[in-house]
Amino acid sequence: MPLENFKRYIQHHTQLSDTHFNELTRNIRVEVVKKHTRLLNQGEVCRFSFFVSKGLLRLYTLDQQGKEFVIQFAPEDWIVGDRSSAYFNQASDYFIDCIEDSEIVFIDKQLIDKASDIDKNFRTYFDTLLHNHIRHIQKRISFLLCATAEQRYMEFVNLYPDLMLRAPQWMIASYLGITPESLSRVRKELAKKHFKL
Amino acid sequence: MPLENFKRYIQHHTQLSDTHFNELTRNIRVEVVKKHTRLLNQGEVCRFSFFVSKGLLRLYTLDQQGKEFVIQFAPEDWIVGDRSSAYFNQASDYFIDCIEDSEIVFIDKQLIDKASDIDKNFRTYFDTLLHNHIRHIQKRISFLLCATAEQRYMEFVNLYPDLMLRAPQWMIASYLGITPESLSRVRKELAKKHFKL
DNA sequence: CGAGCGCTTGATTGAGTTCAAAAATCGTGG
DNA sequence: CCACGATTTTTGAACTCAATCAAGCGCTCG
Repeated sequence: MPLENFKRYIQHHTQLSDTHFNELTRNIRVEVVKKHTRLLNQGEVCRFSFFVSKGLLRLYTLDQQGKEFVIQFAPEDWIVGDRSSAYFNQASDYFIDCIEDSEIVFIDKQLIDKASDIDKNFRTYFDTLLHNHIRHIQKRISFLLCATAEQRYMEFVNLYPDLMLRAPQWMIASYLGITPESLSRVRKELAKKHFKL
Repeated sequence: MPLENFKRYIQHHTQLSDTHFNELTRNIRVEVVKKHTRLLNQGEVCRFSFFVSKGLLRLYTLDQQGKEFVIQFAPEDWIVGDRSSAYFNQASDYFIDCIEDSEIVFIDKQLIDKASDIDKNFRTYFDTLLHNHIRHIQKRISFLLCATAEQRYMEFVNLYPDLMLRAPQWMIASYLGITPESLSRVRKELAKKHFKL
């Protein structure tokens, strides 16, 4: 059943009953998407938040030279989207792609409003998500400002323990703001250190 | 009159009448603070958003070595605070200091609630502020990931046109994630270029 | 008026980049 | 299921941007 994970997730964070959940998601859009599928294009308005019930997404942007910069990864149970674009109804700066074959639940404003009417914890929870997101990206700014490549990598492993195995290294390098070559070397150095201990 | 700027600002963004504004701010906390005053300490819960009606604030953090990293500046008509700390009632990672003698209006949750009851545009406006903030810090991440010292400096000048003259250079360097020496050199290079044109 | 802070400048160092090429891994069609 | 081409990762060498260290200048404010 496609909504199993989404239901578990929602009921874990709100008090939505089975009945209400079923009613709410009767016409919800769920898609099984192949690797490399694009869910959001730069220049489009981002009308959805994407709940990842299976798989792995990335949110990234391009600079003037066409180089990719990964802003965020979203594995299972993460919700990703461009809230500013949605809120202001403006073109997004970002792309969202599938890194693995994934199963995605599309959450739009309407759904959140409907859900919030049923259970006001729902609105609260989405607010919490928003504030978590802010905390997270602020932390990221501090890290980009003050941490070395090695420190950033260790923080990354801490945040996304299994992603090192699921995402290609060049994407992770991009997230960390270093080249794939540098990441490769950082990993080599760390392996050396750990071997010695 | 101490609330003049705050009133102008609020009425520019909401439909609050004079009467309502006066009622709302009858007991509001406004402080005239000297340069170097600290408005928020790392480890404290941030209970206020600070509206700068005059002066200049900075929000910054320290790394393990005690080095400062400026996350944000707030000149006149900006509102600054640590929303995550306020929202989650958690210790803040940040300090907020006055860079100049300033006049600060203290905005707490209660005030926003009261104001939102009077005029629901108020809540909307604070939501807009929040989303603007998110957009801004996401943009900042992109920039830290992909721009050189020179590009970052030019972006900074664009965002805060007059701050180059008001804030010490070493703080701006900290905001840009470079050393004061590097900033000095970047500026020299840029001056050279402009002179040649 | 002097001590200290902030800015500049120079010399040196170093972390990370770039370029190049080899090695490993992945994925797709036969 | 294998093989071949493409992509990804690793490694090496040279290079670059910005950091660090150090010295000197100028301003301000106590």
